[in-house]
Amino acid sequence: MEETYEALSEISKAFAHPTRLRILELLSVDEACVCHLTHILDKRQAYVSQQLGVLRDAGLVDVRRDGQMIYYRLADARAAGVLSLLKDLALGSNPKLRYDPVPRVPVAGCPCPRCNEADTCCCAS
Amino acid sequence: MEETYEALSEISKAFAHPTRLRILELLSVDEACVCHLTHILDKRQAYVSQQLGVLRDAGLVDVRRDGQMIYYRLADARAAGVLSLLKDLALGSNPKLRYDPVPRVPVAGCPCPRCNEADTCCCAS
DNA sequence: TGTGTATATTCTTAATTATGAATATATCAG
DNA sequence: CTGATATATTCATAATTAAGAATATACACA
Repeated sequence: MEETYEALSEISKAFAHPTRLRILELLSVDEACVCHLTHILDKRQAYVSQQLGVLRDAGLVDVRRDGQMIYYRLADARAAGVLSLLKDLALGSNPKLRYDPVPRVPVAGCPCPRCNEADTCCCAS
Repeated sequence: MEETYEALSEISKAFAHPTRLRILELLSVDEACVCHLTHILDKRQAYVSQQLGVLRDAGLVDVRRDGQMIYYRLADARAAGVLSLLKDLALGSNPKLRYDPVPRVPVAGCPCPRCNEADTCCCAS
C-alpha cells in the first residue's frame, strides 16, 4: 500500500524539472528528434539526452529510430493532460505566468528532415 | 520563458514524494487535521508537519485553525485531478498497481473531533 | 572500411532533498 | 500562570539529483 505510492512518485519526479517539462510540452504537440529538441531548448545535446533518459526510464516517452535520427514521443497522451493541469495550478497561484502554445516550426540549423524537407515539414500544408 | 517552467517544476516537485502524494490523496476526500493524517500515515508528527510544509510552500494546500487542531485542505481541486491522472499514468505502465479509494473514517487513537464526536464524524449520517 | 553525424552513457562534483532528533510555539484546561 | 496537547521549526547528516566534461555507440554514406 506504500510501494504503489513509490511508483507514483517516480513518475511525478520525472515531471519535476523545468527542462523535462519543456520537453514534454514540445512532445505533446508532436514527436521530435533529439536534434530538434536540442535546438529549440538551446542546450547541449548530451544534456538533452540525459533528460530524455529520465523521461524514458519513467515510461513517459517512447522512442523510435529512423535512420540517424531518433524520434521521441509521449508514451501516453495523459502525460499531456498532467502537464496541462499543472499549468492550470501554476496559473492559479500566479496569474502573471504565461504558458503560450508551442508551435511545431522548422528550426534553423536543425538537421532533421522535418526542419528541411518541405513535404514533411509541419509548415508545408 | 524559462522561469515560468521553474514555477511549474516547483509545483511538480511537491507532488514528487510518496508521503506527500498520500497526503494529497487523503485531502482530496476531505480536509483533515494533522493528527488525523499522522495516525493514518503512521508517521511521526514532526515528519508529517514537514511534508505539509512543503505542500503549503507550493501553494497546494490551505490551512485553517480550529482550537488546538489545524486543518489542511486542498487549495485547488485541480490538484486532485493531477493526482488522478498520475494514477492513470502509473496504471498504464504497471496494471498490477492498485489505487483504491480512501474512505474518510474515524481513526482509533486520533484525538480530533471528527474521530470522536458522533455529530461531526463522517460516519454519522 | 573509414569518416562524419546523431545520440547515449559514464564519471565527477555541486546542489538539493530527505529525514531523524531535538526543540519551539500556540492553544486549551484548570 | 501552569501543565498538557497539537503543531511547527531548526539543525545536522544521509541520500538523491543536477549538470558539465569526456567519451562511447550507432548509423549513413562514400
